[in-house]
Amino acid sequence: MVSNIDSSQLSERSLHLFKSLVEHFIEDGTPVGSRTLARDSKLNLSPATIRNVMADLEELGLLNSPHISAGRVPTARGYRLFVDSLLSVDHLDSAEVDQIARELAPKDDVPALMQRASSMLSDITRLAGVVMLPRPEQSRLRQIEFVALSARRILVILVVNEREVQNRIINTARDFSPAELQQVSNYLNEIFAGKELNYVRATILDELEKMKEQVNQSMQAAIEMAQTAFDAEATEPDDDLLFSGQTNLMDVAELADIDQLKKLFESFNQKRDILHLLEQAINADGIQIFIGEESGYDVLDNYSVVTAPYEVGGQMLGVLGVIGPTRMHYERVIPIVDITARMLGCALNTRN
Amino acid sequence: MVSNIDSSQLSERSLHLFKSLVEHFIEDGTPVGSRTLARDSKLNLSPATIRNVMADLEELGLLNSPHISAGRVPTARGYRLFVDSLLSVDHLDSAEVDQIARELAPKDDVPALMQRASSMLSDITRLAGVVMLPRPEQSRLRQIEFVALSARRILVILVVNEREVQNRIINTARDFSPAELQQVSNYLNEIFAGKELNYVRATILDELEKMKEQVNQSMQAAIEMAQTAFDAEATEPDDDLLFSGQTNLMDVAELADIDQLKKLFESFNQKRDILHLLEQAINADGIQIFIGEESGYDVLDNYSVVTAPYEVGGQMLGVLGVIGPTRMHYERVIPIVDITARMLGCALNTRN
DNA sequence: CTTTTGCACTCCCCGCCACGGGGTGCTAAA
DNA sequence: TTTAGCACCCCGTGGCGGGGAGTGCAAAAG
Repeated sequence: MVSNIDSSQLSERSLHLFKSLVEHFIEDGTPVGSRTLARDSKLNLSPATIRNVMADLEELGLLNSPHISAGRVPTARGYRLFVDSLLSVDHLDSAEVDQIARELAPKDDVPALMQRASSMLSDITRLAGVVMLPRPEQSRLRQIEFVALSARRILVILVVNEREVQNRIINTARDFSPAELQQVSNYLNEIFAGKELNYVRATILDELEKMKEQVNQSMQAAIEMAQTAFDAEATEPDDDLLFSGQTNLMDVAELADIDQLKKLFESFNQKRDILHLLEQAINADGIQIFIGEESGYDVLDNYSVVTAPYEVGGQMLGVLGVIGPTRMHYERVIPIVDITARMLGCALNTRN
Repeated sequence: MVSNIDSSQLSERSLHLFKSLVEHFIEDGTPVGSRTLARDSKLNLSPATIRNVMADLEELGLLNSPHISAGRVPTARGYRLFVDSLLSVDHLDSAEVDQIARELAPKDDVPALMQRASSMLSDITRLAGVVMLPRPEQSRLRQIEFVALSARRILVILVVNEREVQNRIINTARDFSPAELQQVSNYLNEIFAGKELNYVRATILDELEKMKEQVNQSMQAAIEMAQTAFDAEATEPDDDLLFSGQTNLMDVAELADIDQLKKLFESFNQKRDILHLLEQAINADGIQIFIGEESGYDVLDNYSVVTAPYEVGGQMLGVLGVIGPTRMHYERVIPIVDITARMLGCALNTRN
């Protein structure tokens, strides 16, 4: 990739003009020409001068013109420079902050909280919101319980991370009495409570081998059962992304080409690409922005993604963000995503 | 509403022409004129004759022309006549039936099965699929269990209808020991197991009053706790509709007006309207079709909904269906929806 | 050397018009 | 009752022309 432009490589004046051009374009969505720029930017320059500057900026790959004689439009690289060096971030008024805080009050279970975070992001930005659920690697098993549905069908309940509950139903090879189940769950809780799920999964195989002879029948059954339960879990790590507000993208005028939008929506459904993208952002400290083609996924060619990881106790749990047209109001979106991530972290932290 | 047209009110010939017109339009999506109809329908008639017939049909409200001199297009009423009296339903080849059967194999829990049903409907029809989850009124409580998360936070597990599990976390006013919880759940199971959820909900209030003095402290606590649990449930009857394949609707050409599509997608998100519509269909015996404006919801103006209730043991559980443009291939969609509903019923029936 | 002015040029967009195609309704003839 | 003929309609397309917004370049001005 060609190296990005550093703001120090450009004159004060060029930067100023570039900045107003981008701002103007974000507002209007129409290519902006030298005349309008001459009018709008407070510098008293003639259109001709501005034309020269714009020619330079185009040379550098920050702008281009859709047609030889239309105005200029920022390139992805241009936006990059803009958000990295030129952007002055809004600060949210306290009403908005309050709203976010209210929405993220830790009143119910984790998935619902996440869902609210996502729809709040989309409501407030009028773009699409996305939240990546806490990675299973960071999950600790808190408790495991078994409930007999019938003799050979057993409901396994995993309580993870204090607030999260997972169920699966397994069929066992032989009958278990309720007392036996109780015993098994006691045993498993004793060994595994507080451990990471991954560790648990990994350990179970070993345990199974090691203990095969030395423990009694029923403990062995416990291990086998746990194994089945966790196997079932591994095959179903599916809904770890929550989207909302996709329809907001439908009235972003310049993306009226329904085909591209369709591809985007489909990739929301697949989740794969977006998930990969968000994974790249989990270790960034704070806001990370993917602009247009930068992301490497061509469904996102005319879109930008603004992300921030959320954490509790210094531990990165996941990522959330907003997806919208490259031409979005970064100065507003960035602080919103930022503060949402922080507050989500807080909400996850307060466990009563 | 004006009474619908009965096929006996029209001559054989008119019906034949009308039928080919509708078929032609479903194929092409362009208004069809007398010439093409003269060519395509095997009757050896001149365009002029056909024009007369078409004028009659227009009079009856079965056709109309988008502009004074374009071809004719079926109205909602026209489609109604078409599907009610004229349509010859395809029968699916066995490969397709097999595919449906395979997808609906009862391998995991109810929500996942429903999800598969929905996406299968959309995949196979290339339209949007929707499945309404079993109505809570028809749900029977099978088992209720409590798991202590901490002294005052309790996980309530409701097992409903053999395969379905619901969790909620409640905060209690005082501490409960595990033994106490066990006792409580035993008590509740004894009273309520096998009863309808609605009945349970309704009874709990009464019980609470009646028993207030005569039973001991802990039983009273049981009732209180159950009440909290069911209250929490009542407030969250939210995701009882599963959509899929919405994006399929994005390449139905004539619905390219993104605005209408946006409204439709939004009503998928609200769920309210679609839910009401499906509720109307739950007591139909078999396929029910809502065509265009018939539905009464104007987001659905250019769409049709083909639904079928699914049942197990004569008991209607819910509804599933397909949403697409009025101009859809009913002859294919109808049998697909039909058989899917039947097989879903079977799948729900086989409980091991 | 930088900025501005002036000028020729380019391209898009819009309105206009003409026209061909696929329709229609009506009337008169078969 | 069906058909042929005719006048008419209206949409979509394509060509044309002018206006607008913008460009680049060269030469003049600061």
